[in-house]
Amino acid sequence: MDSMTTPAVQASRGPVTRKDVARYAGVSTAVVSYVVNGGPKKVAPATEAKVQDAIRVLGYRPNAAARALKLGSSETLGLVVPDISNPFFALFSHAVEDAAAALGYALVLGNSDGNLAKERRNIRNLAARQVDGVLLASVLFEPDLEVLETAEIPSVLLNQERDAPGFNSIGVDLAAGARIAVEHLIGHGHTNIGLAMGTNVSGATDGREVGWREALQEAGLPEGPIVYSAFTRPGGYTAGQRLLASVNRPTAIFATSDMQAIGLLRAVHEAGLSVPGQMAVASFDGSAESEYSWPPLTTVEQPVAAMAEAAVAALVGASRGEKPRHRIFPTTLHVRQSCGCP
Amino acid sequence: MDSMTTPAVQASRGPVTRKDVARYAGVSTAVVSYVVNGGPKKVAPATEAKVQDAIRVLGYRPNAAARALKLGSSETLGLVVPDISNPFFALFSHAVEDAAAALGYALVLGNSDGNLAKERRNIRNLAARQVDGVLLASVLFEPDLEVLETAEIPSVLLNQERDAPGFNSIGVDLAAGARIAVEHLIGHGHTNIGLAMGTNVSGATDGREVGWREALQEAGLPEGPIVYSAFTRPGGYTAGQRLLASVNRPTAIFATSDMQAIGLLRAVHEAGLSVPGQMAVASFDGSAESEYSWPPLTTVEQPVAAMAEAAVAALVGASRGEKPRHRIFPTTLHVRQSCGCP
DNA sequence: CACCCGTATCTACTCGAGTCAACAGGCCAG
DNA sequence: CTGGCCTGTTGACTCGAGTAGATACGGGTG
Repeated sequence: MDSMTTPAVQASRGPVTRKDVARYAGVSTAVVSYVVNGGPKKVAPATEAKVQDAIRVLGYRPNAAARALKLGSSETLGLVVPDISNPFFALFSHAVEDAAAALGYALVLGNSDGNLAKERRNIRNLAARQVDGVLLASVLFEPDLEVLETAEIPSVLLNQERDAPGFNSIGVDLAAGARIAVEHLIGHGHTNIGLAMGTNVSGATDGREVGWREALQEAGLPEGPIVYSAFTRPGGYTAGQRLLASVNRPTAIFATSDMQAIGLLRAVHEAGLSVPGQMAVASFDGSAESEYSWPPLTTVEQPVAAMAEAAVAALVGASRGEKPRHRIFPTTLHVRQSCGCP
Repeated sequence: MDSMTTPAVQASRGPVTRKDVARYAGVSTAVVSYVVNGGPKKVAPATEAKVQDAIRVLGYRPNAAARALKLGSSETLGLVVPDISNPFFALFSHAVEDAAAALGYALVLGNSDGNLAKERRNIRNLAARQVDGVLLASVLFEPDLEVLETAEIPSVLLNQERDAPGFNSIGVDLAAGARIAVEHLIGHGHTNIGLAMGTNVSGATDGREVGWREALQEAGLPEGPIVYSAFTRPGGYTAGQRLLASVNRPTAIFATSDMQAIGLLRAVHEAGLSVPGQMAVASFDGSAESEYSWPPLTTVEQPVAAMAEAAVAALVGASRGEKPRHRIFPTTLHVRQSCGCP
């Protein structure tokens, strides 16, 4: 009875190739190609029907490797991130996968684990696999472009503020984003605002630190205490402890990532202080986690989906000969309760 | 000066092929292959040196598509998850990527977004790309195996309790895990323990519900209220609101995922109740997020890394003809503060 | 000196799909 | 009735790498 509903599957041996379809449909292999790809030559409707039928009955699926070999494109993009289990990169990866899938591209993922050697290895690996482009969220503020250059693959640098000539890059305006967050905190009447700054392998100064400083200067306020630590929950936790212990304890803190803020909240809670009453907090990223912390975090949201789309578009464009460009996206302040708003 | 440190790159046109290397080294293309792959025939040391030199100078990188076509294997694994931005799957993906990379495999990622059609499309896509195996975390408790079967690819079903004959599967003992968590809650003296149960596309009963019920029965306690909602933060949030509003409000709740628990915590905080004082909470997964919620969550930890390794090993084994098997991993209770422990 | 054998290398075919030049057949104009 | 043209179809070559089978070479033995 089952055999009546499902077409007889040619279980025989090995995968079905174009040749099998051609034989079954009584046509040449070229026609099968024309039908599958809708060109470049036209096929008579009756013939097309026969071929479609054969494809369905035999369960034919074109071999992507052969296709990639002939066309010189694997319809695949590579994404290298420091750590996919970081919610921000997870969100970003999802957006990239969506954007890539919409254009028929698959996504190969690589984690560099904050390790430069691993980042390089990943890139080389992707290059050997003939990916059509790679999206790189480097562990460095300023990535070493040499590997990318020698690999001769279209690429997009993510989260880069600096313009790297000859490369596509996508980033957000970190300084402006930090500024609106700090200004919002100032608007709540805070005069001593600390900074929990994330650190990176390279020593370059991050735009968020600049934005924090600018906002304070413009308001004529003194700089609050700064603590440098990792862009992680534990990093934020220790940063929080140190900030709370500092001689002039701030009444508000700007954290440079949501994860840091989450860790920071824990430190504040453990110290028995109320948020935002005794300690206001604002952070950066706009991840889903920030909405469900307690209290919910006021955070600077990055337009992740738009950035992912732009990154994929740049890659696809590059394979068509478009020239690289540098795009900076604006951020928006997402006001919740950790800052003091009701 | 730069040209002194880096070898003269044959920038000419197009990528370098085996033929170019052969010509440059003055040997045949076969020898180049033998050198690159270390076999299947031996090459004289002097010749090998010449070839290695040519490879370095020309920057030769074997074309993975051609290799995949000839060998029928792309050294690539596919991973299909409902949503990579779910911290649990993000963590899992990272572990899978690590395990795959260690064996020289690349990982292609696909999100199904809780959508069965998209899940199928992803699988078909991976099949066409000649991946050597796919890891599937289905949106269904009981996945439809048909797509996998017709695709004829080694596969591993993730998070499956049920044994699907002819398929590899990897899961945790959901019932046992839930039971230890609920037993722990009972140990704190709770007699009315609610359940925030996650739902799935299929209607099958989840082991966690079974475990919760078993623990209560064994202790001679009545069943607390159950609320069904999505396995997400918003899902946990609404579940929390409904549980708090139920006629016999529980004094403790077991949530079937960390994300639900996070949402639930928010609902409890908003209601002005203290955790664990007025409402104790325990959950399932053991994600990093659970450690930094307020209060930190007592949660049932899944051995993610071990499961990922086993899954990848099963796939690689399958391509060597090993027969499929079903593995269930044990969970461990990670005690923190949300249950009432100090 | 002819013969055999082992080693090193090369030639040529293969994988599956894309596509172009060549070709068959039908139709209409002259 | 023939020539030309348009439509549909086909055979054959190509992409780059793996490798079996053929071949060249050198050294030792009878």
